[in-house]
Amino acid sequence: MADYKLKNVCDFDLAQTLECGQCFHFVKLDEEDYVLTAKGYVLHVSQEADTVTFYDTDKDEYVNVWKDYFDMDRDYSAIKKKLLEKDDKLKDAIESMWGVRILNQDFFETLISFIISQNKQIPHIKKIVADISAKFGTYKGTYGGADMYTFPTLEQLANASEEDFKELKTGFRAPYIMDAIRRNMAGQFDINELKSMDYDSCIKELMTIKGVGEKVANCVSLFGLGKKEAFPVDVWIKRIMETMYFDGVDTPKDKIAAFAKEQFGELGGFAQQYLFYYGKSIKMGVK
DNA sequence: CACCAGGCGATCT
DNA sequence: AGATCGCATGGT
Repeated sequence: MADYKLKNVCDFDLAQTLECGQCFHFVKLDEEDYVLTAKGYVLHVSQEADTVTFYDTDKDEYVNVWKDYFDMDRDYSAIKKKLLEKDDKLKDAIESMWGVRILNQDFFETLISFIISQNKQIPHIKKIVADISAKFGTYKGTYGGADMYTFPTLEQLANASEEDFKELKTGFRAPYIMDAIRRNMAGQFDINELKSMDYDSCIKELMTIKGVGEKVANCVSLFGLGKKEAFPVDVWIKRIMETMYFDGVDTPKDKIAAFAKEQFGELGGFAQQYLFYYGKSIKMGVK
């Protein structure tokens, strides 16, 4: 199959978009050159200036899968402009992380991945997601020495047990993962229904899953259900927001979330991701 | 050795 | 409501 080249791309940087912490299932082959899996597909993709190359990809696959995944139809210039008009404190974060787009990821993979993420560092999360995929998912090829497997479907996890996940080093999260799998298998979560639900109801619904609290529910809503007003408050965002908006004073997470809602409104998710990636890159607020 | 990691649930007051 | 702890595992 031929390669598909997307030209004149703006407000998009492949490395920033993948490395900003919103997704875990990819391997870096070289600078601006990655292989990733999502939605049951594998993709080798690279970028040079404003041209993005989707290897062995036809136009239909780009249009039907990757265009939405990379959120290419959204006007990020307008988003940045609105955010900066409202709050010029975001200037450094937006200028530094100008090429981040919020990926539209698969709900189930996002749910399991962020349940795993609690009290873990990103490299560990990536390893566990890759290991779960290697054990239960579908082999899609080897790229630069990395065997790539899709994240398992519910069907592929039909016989998975808590023991399996403990062997995969998920520790105390294993029962949480099982609860999420069982409840999805029981058909308790209709993705279209969750997507059409208002933000507050959606968070509340997700939090009925064991191991899903405010933070994980917000990540799943933002990255897996398209709710761009979600503003996940983790240890980094807490430090960053305290430094930028609370005079460095220790502030409860719910107060930070309430402030963010007031300040960024429906653009909360975009502000959060620029701030998270930028603040983390300069270790803002770390003693 | 201690302490922390894209937190959460249980158990206090 | 709000604060504190334990939790598996791996890294500094």
